[in-house]
Amino acid sequence: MWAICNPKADGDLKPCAALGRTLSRLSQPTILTILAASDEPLHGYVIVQRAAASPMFGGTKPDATGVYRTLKQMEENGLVTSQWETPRAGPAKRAFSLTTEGRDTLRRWIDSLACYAATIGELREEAAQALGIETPEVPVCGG
Amino acid sequence: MWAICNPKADGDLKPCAALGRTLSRLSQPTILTILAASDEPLHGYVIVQRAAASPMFGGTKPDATGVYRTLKQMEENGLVTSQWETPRAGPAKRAFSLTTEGRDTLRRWIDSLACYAATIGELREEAAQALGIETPEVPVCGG
DNA sequence: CTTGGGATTACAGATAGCCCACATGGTGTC
DNA sequence: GACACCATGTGGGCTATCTGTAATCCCAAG
Repeated sequence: MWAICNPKADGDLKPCAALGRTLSRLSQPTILTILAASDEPLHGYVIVQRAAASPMFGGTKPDATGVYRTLKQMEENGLVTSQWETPRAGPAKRAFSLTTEGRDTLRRWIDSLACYAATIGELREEAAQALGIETPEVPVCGG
Repeated sequence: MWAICNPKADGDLKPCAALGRTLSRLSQPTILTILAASDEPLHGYVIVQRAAASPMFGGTKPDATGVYRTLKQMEENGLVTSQWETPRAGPAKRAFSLTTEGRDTLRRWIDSLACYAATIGELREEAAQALGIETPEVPVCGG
C-alpha cells in the first residue's frame, strides 16, 4: 500500500518502520471519520475492518491492538463514548460512538490534515530540487 | 508550526503527541534533502539548524540528539558517510555527506512523500464527507 | 471437548525527546 | 586576571511513549 522506502534497493522490499511505514499516528482521525460516517455505534472489531478500507491503510487491516488502544485513549479524552452490550447470545462487546467533542475534533483535524499534506508536498518539492530533477508526476499509490 | 489538534478545545493548546506532533518519522527525508542540497559535507550541528528552516519543522529546531541518532542510523544503512575533522583550533567534528545510495533513497522518498500527501488528502475528503460538510479551503499552515 | 473466530488486554521491546556532560573558544565584566 | 556565560559540536542516559506479539476470555459450532 504505502510506497516503501527501502534503503537497500534490492529485491527485499521489507517495510522499514523507521521510515514511517504506516503513518500510524493518523489512526485517530481515521477512526473518528469511520465513527462519524456511521449512524450507529460500532464495535472495535468493525472499526478495524472498516479502517482497512480507508485510504490510510489501503486494504491492510491495521493492528487491532492499536485500534483498541486509540479508542481507549480517545474515550479518556472525551472524544468517544462506549457502552457494553451483553447480548443473550455471543460475548460481551463494546459499542463506540462519537461525542460532540469528537465531532469538533474531527472538524479541526480536517485543517490539520491539510497542513500535513501541504508540508509533505513542500518537502517533496525541496527534495526534487535538491536532486536537480523536476518534480515527477504523482505515482500510483494505491495498492 | 503544525496545526495542533487539541481535543480539549480550550485555550491550552499543548501539542498532543499522540496526534502526530511532529511527524518526526519524516526527519530522515528532511536530512537527506538538506545534504543533497549542499555541495559540501555538513556537520550535524549545521544540519540541525537547516532542518529548523525546513517546512517539516517550520522554525522550531529539532532535537539535536535525535538528528545525530538518525545520522548514525543512516550511516549504518549506507545512506551517508562521515569524516572526522580535527582542526588545530576548535573541537573535533564530523562532516556528513550523501552516498550514491542515499541519493537513490531520496529519489524514492519523493514518490513516497507524494503517496503520503495524497492519502492524507483522501482521508481529509472522507472526514469532511462524514461530517456532512464541504471540504474547506486549505487553511494557512505556516507558523 | 476441542476447534475457531470475535473481542480485549498484558507485557516487553523499540522509539523519541529532554536534560545534561564533555570539549573548545570567544566575549563580557568585575 | 578570573570567572561567568554564550555558541559551536557531539553524544550518553533516563524516562515517557509507542507498538507489535502473545495471551486471555467468551461463546458457538461441530
